[in-house]
Amino acid sequence: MTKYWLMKSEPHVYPWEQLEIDGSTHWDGVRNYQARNIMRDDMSVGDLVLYYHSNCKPPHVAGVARVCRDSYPDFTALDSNSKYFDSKATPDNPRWMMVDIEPICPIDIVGLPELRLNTALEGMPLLQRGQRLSVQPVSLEHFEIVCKMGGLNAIPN
DNA sequence: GCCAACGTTGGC
DNA sequence: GCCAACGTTGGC
Repeated sequence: MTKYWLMKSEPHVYPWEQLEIDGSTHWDGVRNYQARNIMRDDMSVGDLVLYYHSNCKPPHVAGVARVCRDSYPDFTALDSNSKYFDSKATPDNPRWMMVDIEPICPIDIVGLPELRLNTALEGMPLLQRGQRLSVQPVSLEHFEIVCKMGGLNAIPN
């Protein structure tokens, strides 16, 4: 059963275009337990992801991606040279996990203001006040609406 | 750059 | 286990 998600990336750190160039990437650097738990417990290969650019004007959804590897330890937590190094992580207890994702297709940019104006998206976690979870669930219904706002005929596969 | 919202840390 | 202090996220 395919599940649906939204993942945030700052475009000046790792933009959608870079994901397309790379072909796939490991989603390292998540240091929030709730987001980690989602990746560890709930995400699986084949799940679809709205790729969201945060911290830019305007914030927007840029493409649809897919989980292509189930969760495994985020090795950057063990690397003292990494900015994501965590002294509490050990090989036996890696503490942080990540998945791999691959790009499926770009969409016409769907800006946050546009999303807010769409009453059919009411209740979408992204639009809730104060939410800042970098990995979050999206309902099938909302996922399809965003795809269509981005110019797709349907959810890609 | 501001700041509200939220998560984490650590003293007690 | 409480909670104040602090750090981060991320829209605006």
